[in-house]
Amino acid sequence: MSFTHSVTADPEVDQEATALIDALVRTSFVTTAIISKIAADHDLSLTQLRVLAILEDRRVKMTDLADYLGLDKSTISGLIDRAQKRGLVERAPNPLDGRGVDVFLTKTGADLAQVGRVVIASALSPMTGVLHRAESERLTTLLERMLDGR
Amino acid sequence: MSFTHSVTADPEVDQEATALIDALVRTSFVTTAIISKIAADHDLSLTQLRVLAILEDRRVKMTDLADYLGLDKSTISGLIDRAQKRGLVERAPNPLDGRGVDVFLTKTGADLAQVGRVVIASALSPMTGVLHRAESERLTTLLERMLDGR
DNA sequence: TATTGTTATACTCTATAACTATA
DNA sequence: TATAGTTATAGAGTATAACAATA
Repeated sequence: MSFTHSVTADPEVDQEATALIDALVRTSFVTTAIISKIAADHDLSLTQLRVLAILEDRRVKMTDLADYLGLDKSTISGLIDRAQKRGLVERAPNPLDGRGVDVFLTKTGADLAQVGRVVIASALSPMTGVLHRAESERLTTLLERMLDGR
Repeated sequence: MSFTHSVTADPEVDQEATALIDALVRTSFVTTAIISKIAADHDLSLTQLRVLAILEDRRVKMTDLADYLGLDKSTISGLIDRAQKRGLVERAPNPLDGRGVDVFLTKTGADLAQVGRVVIASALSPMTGVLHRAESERLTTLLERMLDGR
């Protein structure tokens, strides 16, 4: 199979596949840009904001965080160092594994996570608000089917 | 208006809005992760790959690149420095403005851009391929309406 | 005066490699 | 031996500020 030529015999199928991919990539860049902007407004990187979002409803080990974010554990150490220095998170020994270190939000971190979540929803609403209720539901369903089916 | 409370009186509308935002954010992170992985496989950052994609069908000024990517012009200087050192792009004086600098792909850069585009489509297909033809078309339409309507 | 681009600087993000401590 | 985490190191990405050249 070649990467530089069509994988199907039907040019119309290819055309629709390309259109979906373009829309998906555009959506991702626009959404990411909006979220990054909000993070920057609060002196956070996109990654730091994601850490807050992950920790908003759970206490996890450093390794779990690395898995969630797809980053190396050494990267997580630095990330958490900086967040901790800012008073957003705390470390504590994991009670079940003497090697493990748990991370969780401070009150300040939890507040910031909540603000972030609400502001993101608000910042995305000019985009999501374009759709009517039924369209919004259809879009949600399609995206969830695509994400969960892969 | 408060940011920490619902902006509507109808809790069902809020619930659907939240579901759409969650799906949108999840889609964006998954898509971005897939593209970043492909970039890394070719020793490129996500930003470098985006530069190649932008330049694939146009020659632009440094400032245009900054606008497209939403980055500072000084960031672009560094980005293009590194891409140029790798033989992916070239600089040339802009013929219409003595201050301007044009950027464009070399043959190597154009080849890499094309490979990137095809590999991305292939890497996203396990996700996009979950949907049937009609669903795929509906999703594309909804995303385009949302992006262009904002 | 305003715009275009570069450079110097500083900080964050990221991975690799080497290390310690625990399992 | 394998896993969890940290540290040192190096390079990329990013913005701010100061600058030179051109408009």
